[in-house]
Amino acid sequence: MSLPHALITALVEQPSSGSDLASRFDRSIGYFWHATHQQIYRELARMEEAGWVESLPPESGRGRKKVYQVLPAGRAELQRWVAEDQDPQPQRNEFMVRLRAEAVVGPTGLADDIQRRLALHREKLALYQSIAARDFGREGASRKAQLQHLVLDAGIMQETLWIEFSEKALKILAHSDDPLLG
Amino acid sequence: MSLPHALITALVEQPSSGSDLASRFDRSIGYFWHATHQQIYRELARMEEAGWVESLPPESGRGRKKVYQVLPAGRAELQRWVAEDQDPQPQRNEFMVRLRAEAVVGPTGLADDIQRRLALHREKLALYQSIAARDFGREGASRKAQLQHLVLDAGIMQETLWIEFSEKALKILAHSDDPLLG
DNA sequence: ACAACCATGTAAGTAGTTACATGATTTA
DNA sequence: TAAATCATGTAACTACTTACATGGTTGT
Repeated sequence: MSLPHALITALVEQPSSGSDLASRFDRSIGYFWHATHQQIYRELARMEEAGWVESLPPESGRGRKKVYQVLPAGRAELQRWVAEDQDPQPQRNEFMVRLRAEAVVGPTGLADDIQRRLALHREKLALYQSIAARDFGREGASRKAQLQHLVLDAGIMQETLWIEFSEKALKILAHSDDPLLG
Repeated sequence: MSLPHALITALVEQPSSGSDLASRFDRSIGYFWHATHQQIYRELARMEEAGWVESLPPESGRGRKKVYQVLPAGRAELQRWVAEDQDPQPQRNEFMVRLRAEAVVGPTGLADDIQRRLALHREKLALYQSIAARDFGREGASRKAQLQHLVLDAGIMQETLWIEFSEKALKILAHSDDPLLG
């Protein structure tokens, strides 16, 4: 289970409140592990209960924000989890289910939606590339920076894949749905 | 939500029992939408309740297998769902969370586990490629066959991506964890 | 002071996972 | 006929989603 460990990681990098985490999640880690604010608040409460994190008393935050920081037990748990072997998890991809369904009950007007999705993937790719250029442009980075760059790179590779895949799909649809062609 | 639609798709292709579906899911559609047998039985019961599928009376199956087939309402629902626009869903990838965690609490001995995962990805790629060669070798296939091939192709592209990514990760770890180098 | 927004949270429901149960069929 | 396996299921739990609530802060 990844959410608590993703949160501890974010908190080790920078003690934060729930809402801070929610907005940081929509960048960085959130590219590979999305979470809503409700999940985040609940998980923070659980982890505080478990003694993995503590919230600084609100008076030190001088407002209503509750800033959490990682306790030794939380860091130890993160280290334990990181050292565990994991198998690659089965991927879930709703669009593949839809493609297979379309193959048996189609044709519907799939191409338009693929075009729309293609534009979204191109946007996301451009975003990732601009982040890479901004944050990881230089040479001789630290081990930590290299690994963080690697994760971003996975995002770039994924988006590139879906762009390539969408184009392949459009080509097939253009040919097979055109009454003049095969 | 994809599971019921994945099941209807499989049942349109071939009326089946729950256990048949479970084993077919571990091939084909299951590459992109995994489900346990418990989920499948529950979902079949729900869909029968909803009038989307019906089970042939067990005497016609002459055993304990309950064979389900799709009713018009089920096919209509599948067509409705297929025609809907979907945004690309946020990807969840536990390994990326782990990499980012390792960046802040590492180094641990990540490389061994990546090697192990790499071997699994190579196996899966070989499997997909053999299926592609067996089922989709010929030219001039139907629209349906082309789309089914496309889905398999997505699997091949994904596995290829993770192989490439794993190799990239190993290269970084080999350099940054070697005390003689950077 | 009133409206808009921000940060935190509760509640209810759905999807997915893990562990176990039961009877029927095949195999040793 | 006993053991192993198969097909179908139940139960309990965890993760995630969606809708709503509350009180504090900021802007006008």
